[in-house]
Amino acid sequence: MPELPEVETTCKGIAPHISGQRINNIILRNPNLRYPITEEFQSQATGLIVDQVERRAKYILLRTSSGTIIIHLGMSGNLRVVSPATPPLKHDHVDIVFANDLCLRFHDPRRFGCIIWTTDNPGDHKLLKDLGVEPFDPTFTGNHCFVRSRGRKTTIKQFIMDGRIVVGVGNIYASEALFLAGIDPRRPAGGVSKIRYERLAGTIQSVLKEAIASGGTTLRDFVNGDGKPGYFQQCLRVYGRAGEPCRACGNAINQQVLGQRASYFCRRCQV
DNA sequence: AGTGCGGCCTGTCCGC
DNA sequence: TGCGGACAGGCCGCAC
Repeated sequence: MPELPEVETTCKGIAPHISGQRINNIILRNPNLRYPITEEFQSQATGLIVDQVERRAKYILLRTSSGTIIIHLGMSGNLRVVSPATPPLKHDHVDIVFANDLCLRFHDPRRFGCIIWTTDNPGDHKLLKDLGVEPFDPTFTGNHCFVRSRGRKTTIKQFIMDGRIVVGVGNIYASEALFLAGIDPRRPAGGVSKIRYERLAGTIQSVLKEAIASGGTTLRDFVNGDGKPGYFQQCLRVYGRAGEPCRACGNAINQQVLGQRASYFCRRCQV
C-alpha cells in the first residue's frame, strides 16, 4: 500500500535512470486503471525527453517540455526499471521505453492507480489543484493544522488524512503519528489545542521521515528488483496490532473503524 | 462548506 | 483440501 514514503522512494529510485532520457516507445498492455490510459498519452509523449521527476503528494510527475505524465500508484501499484526484454508479468500495464534501453514498467493488480497525460500545468489538474501542503514544507506547522481545524467536527484522524489539509498522511501513518503524539484518534479535530497540534505536526514528520529512511535502504532493488521498498521491515507501533501489547505501556491495542478505515490506538497512552 | 459513504479491484486470509 | 466470502486500501465523486 504505497504511502508517501514509498512514493518518495520510488521517485528517487527511478529518477537517475530516466531523467534526461528520451521516450522511444510506449507499450500499452492493459490500459484499464482508475482512469483508462489514453492513446493521446501514447502518441503525444512518445519522442519527448523526461526533464524532471518530481513528487507532489502521492503523485509522481514526469515532466517534459510539452506535457507531464502524472502517475499514481493507487494501493497496489509499483514502478520498476527493467530491460524492455524482460518478459511482462500479469498486471504489467504499461512500458515507457527510453533511449538508454531501459524501460519504466507500471504494475498494478488492483488498478487503483492511474497514468494521466496532461499538456497543462499539472498543478492545475483537477486531481492536484486542491491538494494541501507537503508535510515537509515549512508551511506545514501545528498552527496550520490548528487554524484549519477550527469548527471541524470530524475526528482528528480523518482530519490529518484529508489531503486538502496536508498531503501524504495515509491510514498507516495517521495511526502511528497520533500514537506518538499521545492523541486519541477519535477526538473531534476542532477541539484539539494548538500545543497538541504542534506535537502532532512533529510526529507526522518524524514518522514519515523514519519510513523514508527505511525504504531508502532498498533503492538499489529498483532496477531489476521487485520495485517494493521494504516497509514490512519497519517496526509499526500500533497499526495492525489490535489486541497486542502497547510498546509503551503494555495495554492491549484497540482497533476501531473511523471514516471507514481501520484505526489503531492505545487507550491508556492516547487521550 | 463540511460530512458521509459507495464504488472501483484483486490477492490474501478466514471459516466451513 | 477446496471453496466462497469478507476484507483491505487511496481517494474520487456524489448526495445531503
